This record gives sequence, structure tokens and C-alpha cells, in this order.
Amino acid sequence: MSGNNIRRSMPLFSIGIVMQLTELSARQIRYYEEHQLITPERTEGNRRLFSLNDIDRLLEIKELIEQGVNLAGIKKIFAVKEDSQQPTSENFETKLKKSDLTDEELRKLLRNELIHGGKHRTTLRQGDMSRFFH
Amino acid sequence: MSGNNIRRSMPLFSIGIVMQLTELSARQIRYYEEHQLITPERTEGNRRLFSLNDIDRLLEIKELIEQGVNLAGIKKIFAVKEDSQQPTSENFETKLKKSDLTDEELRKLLRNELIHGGKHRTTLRQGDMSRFFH
DNA sequence: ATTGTTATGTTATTTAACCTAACATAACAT
DNA sequence: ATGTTATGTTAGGTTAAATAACATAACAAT
Repeated sequence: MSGNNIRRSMPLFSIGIVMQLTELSARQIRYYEEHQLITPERTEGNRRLFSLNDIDRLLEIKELIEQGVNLAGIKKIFAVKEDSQQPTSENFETKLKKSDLTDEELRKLLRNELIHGGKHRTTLRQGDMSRFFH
Repeated sequence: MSGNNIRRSMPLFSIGIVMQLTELSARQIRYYEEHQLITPERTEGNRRLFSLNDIDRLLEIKELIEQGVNLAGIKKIFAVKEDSQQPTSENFETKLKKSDLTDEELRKLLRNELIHGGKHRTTLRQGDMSRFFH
């Protein structure tokens, strides 16, 4: 369960790949970031690195745009959905801050979760936007 | 079943990410390619793009190197393993060549398999090297 | 002992793929 | 008519790739 979230939040993909995967232009992707609909990581040299979650988000944005929703609306929709997550339980970020892993250890953990994380998978995946598509 | 293979063979990752994921140097990764232990794709501009399968392979190579096997040996091991795959059934490449999808259609298919491919997953994953680790 | 091979590091040079910023504009809202 | 939103395009700068060449430690073979 947690492994999935780790894997899906790992910063892995360049903007070029994300463009292909989402069929969005670089301009669009950057614009959505500018408006805080996504917040991809950066490399040391300032290149964007996107996670699977980011890609899911972008696909959801695209779908909503196509349905005529403007960015303000999409922002609200995302806010509402964040609200309706279990609000008391601590999230992944919080857990990471609590744990005192070194960067080294954390990297290894993340890497392992990514490469071999598909094994103990639950049938239901949260954050998958396909339920909103026709 | 096939969706997994598609997803795992998609060229997605830059060499920088692969370096982090495998803890191999760029030199090592390129050297292994030079010796045909992996054959990553290239972008139009000649940058390498690695798949999950490539990463699995690299991890296996690393493990074998650490166990004292040289590249010639690793090459043989891989050859033997390829042999013991079902040799009569047509592989993914063959299937792709037979199907007359346009590049556009193929991209979409691949993208979809990657992003939403985790749902109908079988418990056993082929190509996962973890069974060789202690 | 010498010579050759293997696997890797390092360094130099080139360039694809990214970055930001600025200006343009169509569609829409006021 | 004017302003705003979402996107395209272009210009100029930087990073993370690429290849190629040389260096070398470890080991193998002569």
C-alpha cells in the first residue's frame, strides 16, 4: 500500500517523456506548474522531474480542460479531492520527515520500491484517474 | 500479461535516473551497452532511453559482476535464459510488426498501458530479478 | 617478467534537450 | 472595447547528455 505511493511519487521522468505520455506541450505543462496544479521536483541543475502521480494529474487536467473547465476550476476540484482524503492520518511527506533516514537510505528504499514494487500490489489503486473517463 | 511486457519495455528513463536507480556509473552502463548486454532505445537526438526491463537487466548485471562473473559470462547467462523462454510463441516485437498500427496509435497504446497498466496485474512477474538475490 | 585484455575512471569537446523570459494572439468575459 | 486566460513561438542561456581518447588496476597468458 505505502510502497505504491512511494513508487508513484518518485521523480523519474523528463518533460520530454511527459509530453509524449500526456500529449501536452511543454508550454502547457509549465503553465500548469506555474499555477500550482502540479509541483514536479527539480534536478540539481533545475530540470523538472515528474512522478507517475504528476502524470496522472496532468492527464486529469487535460481531461477537465477538454470538458471546458478552466484552471481556477481545476484547482478547486483538486482542493476538494485533497480535503476528502483521510484528513487525520499522516501523509507520506510527514512520515518521511519523522523517519530519520539518510538521503542515501531513502534513495535505496525508493529505488527498490520502484523496481520491485509490483509484487505485493493491492487490487484497488488510489489516484488513478481512469474512473473519471468514459 | 501482455500489457505488463509493453509497459516494462517502454523507453522512458534518462541515463541520469538509471544511474541513481542502479548505482552504476554512466561509463559502466555505456560499456555494458557496447558489449550488447543491454540495448536501450535512443531519442531522435541520440540520447539513451531505458525501459524498466533495461533497469532490471542492469541490476542483474551488477549482481553478477559483484559475484565475480565477467561480461562474457554474463552474456552467456543471458543467452541461456533467452533460450529457455518459450521459443515457439511469437514475442512482443513480432506481434508489433504484424499489427498494422500507426506510430501514433502505438504510442497511445503504450502510454495507456504504462499509466493505467497496474490494474489487471498477475501475481507472478517474469523478468523480475529479485529471485536471484539473497 | 612482459605483454595483453578487461573493466572502469577521467577528461575534453560537442550538442540535444532543457530552462526562463518576452511578446503575440485567439477566445472568452466584463 | 478592454481585460484575462491559455497557449504558441522565439530568443538566448545552461545542463545533462553524447562520443572519443587516454590512463590504469587487476588479472591472464606467454
